[in-house]
Amino acid sequence: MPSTSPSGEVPARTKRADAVRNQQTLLTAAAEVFVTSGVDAPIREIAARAGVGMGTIYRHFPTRADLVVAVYRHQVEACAEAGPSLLAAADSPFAALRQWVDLFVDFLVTKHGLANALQSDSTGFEALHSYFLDRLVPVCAQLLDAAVEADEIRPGTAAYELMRGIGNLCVGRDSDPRYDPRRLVDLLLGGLRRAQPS
Amino acid sequence: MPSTSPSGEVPARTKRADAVRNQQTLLTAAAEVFVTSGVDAPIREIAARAGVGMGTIYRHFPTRADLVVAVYRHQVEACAEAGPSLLAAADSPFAALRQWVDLFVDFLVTKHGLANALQSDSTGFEALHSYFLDRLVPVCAQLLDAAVEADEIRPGTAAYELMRGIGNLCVGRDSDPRYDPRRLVDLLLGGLRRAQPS
DNA sequence: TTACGATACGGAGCAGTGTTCCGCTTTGTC
DNA sequence: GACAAAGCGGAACACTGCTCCGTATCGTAA
Repeated sequence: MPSTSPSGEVPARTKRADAVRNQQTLLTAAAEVFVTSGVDAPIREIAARAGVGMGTIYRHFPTRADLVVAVYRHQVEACAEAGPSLLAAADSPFAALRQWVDLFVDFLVTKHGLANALQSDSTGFEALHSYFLDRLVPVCAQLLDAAVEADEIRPGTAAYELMRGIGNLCVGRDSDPRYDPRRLVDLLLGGLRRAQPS
Repeated sequence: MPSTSPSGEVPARTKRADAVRNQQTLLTAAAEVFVTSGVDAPIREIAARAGVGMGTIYRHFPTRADLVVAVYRHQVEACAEAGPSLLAAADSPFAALRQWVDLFVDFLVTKHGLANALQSDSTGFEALHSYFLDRLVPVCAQLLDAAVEADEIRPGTAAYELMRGIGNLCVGRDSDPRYDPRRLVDLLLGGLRRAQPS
């Protein structure tokens, strides 16, 4: 029986373990599906990927917007945490930056989908956007600084500017095989590199 | 038999009268439905409103984008032509302006839907947008000038600025009953009026 | 005016998707 | 171990986009 708090307020029931697990599974599954099929991917596809029933999705995320927002937060967090660990694990700071940007581009699919999913709630969107900036700009800056420090790239590029540039490259990626944002992002990153000594 | 042109090029078959009629009917019906149900309205609804079968819509406008673009052009033209005639028919230039803006707001539904319908073709969108500006800014300017001339409104408001302001008021009108753009547009128009002599 | 082929029309039917609902399973607690 | 509550899965329903083809209509040439 759930313990009643002394103040008499409604007891916060502990969530069942399987529910928590499923929620996590769904978040990562949805993120993957968003990348391959866009944020408008059929619910069935996400459910299948996560290995759960559709009812489960609707219980955790009643509307598509709920799901997209949850994935968004999840991704921001994952991206933020990935920065330092990539830096520690990769061969070089620039390699870490490259890998991080790859994650970031995946994440942008969700971010851009968010605008559509939240059409009728622009204030909520603003809040999520500034959360995104506060959390990720410092991480990106750290990666850039490290690469500069290691003399792999030229100094003088701000994290915000780079992220915004990448973000802009990734708009309008709607099933047009002639436009592959990732190629251009790679070019952009190449442009950062310090000119090789001849 | 269709006459063959002297140059031997493929003869331009004269379109059947009912086909032409249906195309016109469809354009006006679609415009009306777009206003009430948005540009994502079911094809069935548009077909029903126009009193034609769905096959007819798909023959004239194979994709939704085709239909939206056609309605868009049709609306720009109608809006442009409505300016002078409203000015001639209305009680006063300001009344004409008000009626014209009402048409314009209807039209904006299509215009904003266009951005979604043409996601993968931003150059095509640019072209349609400048066509829109070239055609309508002068009409709006004429209405404004006339109202200034009649001493109904204060001078100093540019047509482009007014139109853009109205356009911005009309974004995000997605089934949120708390936000009615038309109310705000009316307020804006009220703001133009010359202060009544006390 | 009539007859005939080309053109256009209507809408039934198929396929895919969102959403609900309820019988069954798992979990936590006593 | 037993029981109630919480959670799960997926069949079933509703709605939509889109195709296809039998039928109706139009324009033309005799």
